[in-house]
Amino acid sequence: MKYNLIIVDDHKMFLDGLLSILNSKNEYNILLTAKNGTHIVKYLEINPNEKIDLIITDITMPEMDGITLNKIIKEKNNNIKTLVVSMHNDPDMIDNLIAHDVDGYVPKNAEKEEFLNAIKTIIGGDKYFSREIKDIYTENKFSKKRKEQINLTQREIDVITLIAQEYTTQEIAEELFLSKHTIESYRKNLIAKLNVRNLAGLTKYALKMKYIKS
Amino acid sequence: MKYNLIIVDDHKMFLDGLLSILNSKNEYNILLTAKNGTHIVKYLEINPNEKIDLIITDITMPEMDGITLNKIIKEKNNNIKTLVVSMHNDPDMIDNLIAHDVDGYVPKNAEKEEFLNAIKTIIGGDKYFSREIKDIYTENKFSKKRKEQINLTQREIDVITLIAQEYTTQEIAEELFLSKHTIESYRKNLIAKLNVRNLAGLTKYALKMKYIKS
DNA sequence: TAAAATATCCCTATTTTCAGGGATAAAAGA
DNA sequence: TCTTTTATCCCTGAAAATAGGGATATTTTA
Repeated sequence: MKYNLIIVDDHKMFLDGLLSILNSKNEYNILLTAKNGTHIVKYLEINPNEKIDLIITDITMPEMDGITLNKIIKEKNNNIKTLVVSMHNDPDMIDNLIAHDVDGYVPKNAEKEEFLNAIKTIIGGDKYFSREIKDIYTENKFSKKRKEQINLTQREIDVITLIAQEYTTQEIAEELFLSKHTIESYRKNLIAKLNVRNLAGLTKYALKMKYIKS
Repeated sequence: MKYNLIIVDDHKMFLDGLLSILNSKNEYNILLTAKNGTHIVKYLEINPNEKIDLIITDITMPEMDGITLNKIIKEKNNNIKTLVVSMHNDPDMIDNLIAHDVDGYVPKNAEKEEFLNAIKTIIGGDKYFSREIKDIYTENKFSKKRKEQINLTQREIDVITLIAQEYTTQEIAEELFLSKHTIESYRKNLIAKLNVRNLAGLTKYALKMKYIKS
């Protein structure tokens, strides 16, 4: 009795690499591979009763991202385990994944042994998160800097977004119909809140949080 | 007589995928694989006379990025061809790569046939850029918004990198052992050259060009 | 309902950035 | 060889950002 796996990833080479190591073991049966989540969703709808043990998915993919896909999978059939594989390891994103109840996360630059280990662990009913990911997560949770849980208000987001778009304080004030003093206060608070030194830091934060496009 | 290849990529699975398809052809001999550029640089220094036909490299890697690596390779031995493989496809970055005289570029989500085709083409003496990359490039070149070819000097890159790392002009001057007036000139020139308005614009550019991380 | 957070505004003083001029020597390219 | 680019430095003045210190009204939340 083999375990049934589905793999979703738009990187062909990665897919091939993964397939070759999974095929070298004979306990895994690859039901399906796909370039994006929409195919998988359709497959699940057409085959609602098929036994699927694990879906391995990337995060950044065309058409449907891995987080949305994961959500849909868990809604449709909570018995299906999910392993996320990605090159992103932003603490907030890891938070997000855990909140979405994924069963594991392995960075794409992991060794193949780790992939096999992760798959085995998850199918066995446990969760698997790479050492690296755990470290980032706990570091983030327990670091002093993080204690002031960063939550920007909508207004703060408005301001930092315009800052990152190269508006001056005066221009932002005009754009938002506020006093320039108000914007100065926001800038000041943002610098303190985000623990950065200047505009460059604010800009980087805005980019990281995707308030603005590249 | 086989062709000698070197592959630099920190994604193990990708590396494995690539190795397996290259090994299935018997005209390629993989001299070396590495997780980052520094190993390759050392290898080239130790073996200056070895015949190396092609180095395949990622862009974002720990320790040394692919663009810097490419530059060093071409300086050391201009006979070595380089194929860049990446998931990034920003027009300015493509420009940057072409300016650095890489011999080809293939996105990481390409089919394996395309990789083989690219390798063959480049070793044959031609350049190979994916359709997708060419489209982005020409679209960019011929679009109304098209900017003049931007080429930063190493010093300019030094300065913009530190700016994006939240250093003030004074601090950059100290870091680079230059007058603060010099740094002011650089900042001014950078703003004019890159057609941005302020530090935020410079920071975004530095990020886009991957002079700094995240 | 009381406390906390949010949104708004104001002030002073200092530092930094930005825009606009320059200059000179060395290196690279035509 | 001549021209252009690069790297370095200088100056002024205005604008903007940064670092402090505040205040007040409203909204949320505990």
